[in-house]
Amino acid sequence: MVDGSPGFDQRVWAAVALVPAGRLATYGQIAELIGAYGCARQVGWALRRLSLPSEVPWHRIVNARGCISLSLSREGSDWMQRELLISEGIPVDEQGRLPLRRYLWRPPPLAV
DNA sequence: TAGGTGACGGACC
DNA sequence: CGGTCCGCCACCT
Repeated sequence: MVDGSPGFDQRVWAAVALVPAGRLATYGQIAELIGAYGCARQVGWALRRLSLPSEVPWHRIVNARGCISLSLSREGSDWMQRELLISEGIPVDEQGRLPLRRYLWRPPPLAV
């Protein structure tokens, strides 16, 4: 269903684009926002498929644990994400952890 | 075709 | 706090 629906990636990117600067959203939030509750991993892949640089504010998406997902497979995009968030005023420590609850974005009740 | 992997999440310890 | 386990589902050997 997820993969079969036309432009799943496009929906993810559209939802991510709703997140204002200086705010954070989780993969799960984005998934739920596009009607794909429980498919947080697919959201991750959608962002991974994203070619950088991108107009999509992908860096504002973190996991529910409140930290940047550090992975070697990201080829440094994780550290890039850290820099981008700091530049938007969100403090991120060496372990990629950040005050999620403080900057968490409240998604609109009605969306897509 | 089968099995391992992962930019996740939640329950547990 | 942190670490582990399990469910999840598309992707890649």
